[in-house]
Amino acid sequence: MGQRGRKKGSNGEQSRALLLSIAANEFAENGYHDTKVSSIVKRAGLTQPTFYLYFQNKEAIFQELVELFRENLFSLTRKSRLEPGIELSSLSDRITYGLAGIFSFFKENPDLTKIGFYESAIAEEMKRELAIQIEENLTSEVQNGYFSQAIDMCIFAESLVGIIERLTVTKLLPGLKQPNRLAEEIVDIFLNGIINKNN
Amino acid sequence: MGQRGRKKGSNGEQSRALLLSIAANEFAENGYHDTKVSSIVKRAGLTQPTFYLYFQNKEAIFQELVELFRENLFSLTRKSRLEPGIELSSLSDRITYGLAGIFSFFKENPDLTKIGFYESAIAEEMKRELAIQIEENLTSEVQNGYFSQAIDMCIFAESLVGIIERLTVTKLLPGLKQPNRLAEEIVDIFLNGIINKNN
Amino acid sequence: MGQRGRKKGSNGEQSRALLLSIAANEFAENGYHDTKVSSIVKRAGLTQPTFYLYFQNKEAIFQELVELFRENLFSLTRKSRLEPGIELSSLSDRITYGLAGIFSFFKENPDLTKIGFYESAIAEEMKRELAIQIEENLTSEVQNGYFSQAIDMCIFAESLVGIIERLTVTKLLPGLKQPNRLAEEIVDIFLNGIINKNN
Amino acid sequence: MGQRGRKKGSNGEQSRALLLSIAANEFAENGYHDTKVSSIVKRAGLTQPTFYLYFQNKEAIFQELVELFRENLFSLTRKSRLEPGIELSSLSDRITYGLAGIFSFFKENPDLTKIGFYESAIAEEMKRELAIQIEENLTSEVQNGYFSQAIDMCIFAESLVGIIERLTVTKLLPGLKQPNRLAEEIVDIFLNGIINKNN
DNA sequence: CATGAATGAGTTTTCATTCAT
DNA sequence: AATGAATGAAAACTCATTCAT
Repeated sequence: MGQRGRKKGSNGEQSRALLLSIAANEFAENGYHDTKVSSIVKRAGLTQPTFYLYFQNKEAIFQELVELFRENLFSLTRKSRLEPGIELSSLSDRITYGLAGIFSFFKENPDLTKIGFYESAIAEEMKRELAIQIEENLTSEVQNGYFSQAIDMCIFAESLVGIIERLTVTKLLPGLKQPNRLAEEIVDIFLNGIINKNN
Repeated sequence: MGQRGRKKGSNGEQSRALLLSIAANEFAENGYHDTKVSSIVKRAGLTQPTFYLYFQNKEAIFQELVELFRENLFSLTRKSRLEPGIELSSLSDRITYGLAGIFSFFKENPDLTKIGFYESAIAEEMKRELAIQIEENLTSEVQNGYFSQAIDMCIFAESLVGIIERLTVTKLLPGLKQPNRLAEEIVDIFLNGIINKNN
Repeated sequence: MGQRGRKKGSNGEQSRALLLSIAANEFAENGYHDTKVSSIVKRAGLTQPTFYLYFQNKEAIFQELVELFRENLFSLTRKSRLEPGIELSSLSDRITYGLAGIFSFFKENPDLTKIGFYESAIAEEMKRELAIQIEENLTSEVQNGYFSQAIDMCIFAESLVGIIERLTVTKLLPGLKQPNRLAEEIVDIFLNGIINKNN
Repeated sequence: MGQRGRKKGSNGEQSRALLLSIAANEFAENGYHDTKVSSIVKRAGLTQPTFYLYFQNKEAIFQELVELFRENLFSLTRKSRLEPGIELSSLSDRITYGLAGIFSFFKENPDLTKIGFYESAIAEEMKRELAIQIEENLTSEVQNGYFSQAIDMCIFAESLVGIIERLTVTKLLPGLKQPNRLAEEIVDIFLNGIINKNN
């Protein structure tokens, strides 16, 4: 019996994690206001006071989830910015790779993604941060002259974020497209435009 | 009897319209849940029972605003789809023109736009409808072979919606870009891609 | 029927006043914490939301009562300080009169008195203010040399407040002594001491 | 067996005493309702179940403190009542001595004093008991005719309690006056009155 | 002797909504 | 066309208290 270790349910961390994950799901499905603390704890098989044992209040658990999303997302984008001065062919690959990474993260954390990217008051801020990251990554990685003169990099970055956002909701999360494929298609459109140049 | 003859529709319609426009602003600024009926009527200089004289409930006035947005938006996109079989140069103009029309509408109706495009539970649905419209418009207007083979029109349309959405929030509504200019830049990026082909 | 006037219960001021007076009684009997908003409204034949129609919260109605007490009390003590430079015999009368005024007010407002003098967090402050008023009144009214050299007026004033406080609870509010009589006895003790000088 | 022999009463009694003294301080500072069991145990470096190991509940620990105050106080006042039939000069001294004793006890036990004399629902009762004690002491100690005829001993005793109470809060506990000095001043005022008889 | 984990029972507060006039 | 007054229903949150170990 000695080797059995801790009894299930007697572990506070477990309860906390359970609440956190259920809350993520509730917030993702119903939004902040329509998610009741009572529903979260009910699904967890716990009671309301227990909730307040682990989280200061409803706002706090929500913010914790938002923060989780932000940190994960930005650790991803930070990793993407490496080795400046890169060749044409591999740049396209690099962007694809970066996008695929983001999409994979979104796919694996759909609740967190919905919360941080679509539900929170700072979703806007989050997207703007992402756009800035993207802009910086591109600017630092890419040789001058690689992109068309006319391109306003800021507009471009924001557009890319818009595309990510939209395709995440419409294609990725419903399971219609895989992260890699989605990334490739975006890069294809974006780098080359949609006009058939052979025409 | 002459003295009884109120100007028809005068006061009632006025109050209703007032409530509607204040509500639009409140919903746009604070979202559905954080907008209180009490604040709406206070700003209107009216009382709560009066609110219920004109609207069945809070949900109803919100939906009315959403509907207003939807109708305006889709009357715009419907108008855009005309005269199939179009020349290269003017197609680009046509798309630009269509986008500029949408942006102009957004710019003139920022509250409605925020509600219909960013706040409502059916914002998603709204964007999907818009994407479908765009897809249809392009498909019907454009000669086969005009676009690259590889392009998934659905992906393209959704992407365009994402770009519209994002640039509306970050550039248009803050007044950083004018509708026409924004439309041009999008078309430029999208049709030609971002790579400098002269390189 | 026209002359009947307002129907009972349709008057908000009436409800507010009712709540205020019931609250005073509840606070006086049970103290702040053991007084529930629910009991107040129940006794008033109203519901909880109505309470919040008239008072911001439980704390606010309590403070309003405290303030009511304070204002009444200090308008009394301010009135007492008149016509400086006064003769021996009438000074004693003056003090008696002032005390009797305070006691009368306490007797007529027992709930308010209990709240402001015995229950509130600022009861201490209130008593200190009263002591200061008393000290000032005496100092300003009385010729030098009238009081014994040795008397520390501050100690004296605080003592008087202590006596007022205690006799209010033990004699006045239970109805064992009338305001006038109580005032006389205090003055008698205080001015002359308790030792029989004829002995 | 030698190794099992904990020092008797060592840890348990220590924890109990610690809780008791912290509780006294918390109750004194914040009052009964605003003192939380959780804060007491936190300050003690213990947990809530431990609290219930030593005290039946929150009410019980509070009552224990009240009782502690009561017993100490009344053992003091009982000691004061000795040797009836006493001379003029030494009576005054005796009263001064008794008061000084009380003040000393208060000064050395400020938390207990605040609880027993100012916080508890039975603070009233406590003061009344004290007044009775004082009345009895005086009545039994003093020759007939020593006090003025007019003096109602009950009023006098209550007044004295009021003075003690007030000066304890305003002068003694803040450290503005020492027990002995305070006692002397009270006796001086009380026995002789405040009027300058030489005037 | 002590605790990690949990809860029963309440309390304040809010808000959309309605009744009677 | 409008309102003064009121409420039903629910939500977040708190705290003393206990169980199992």
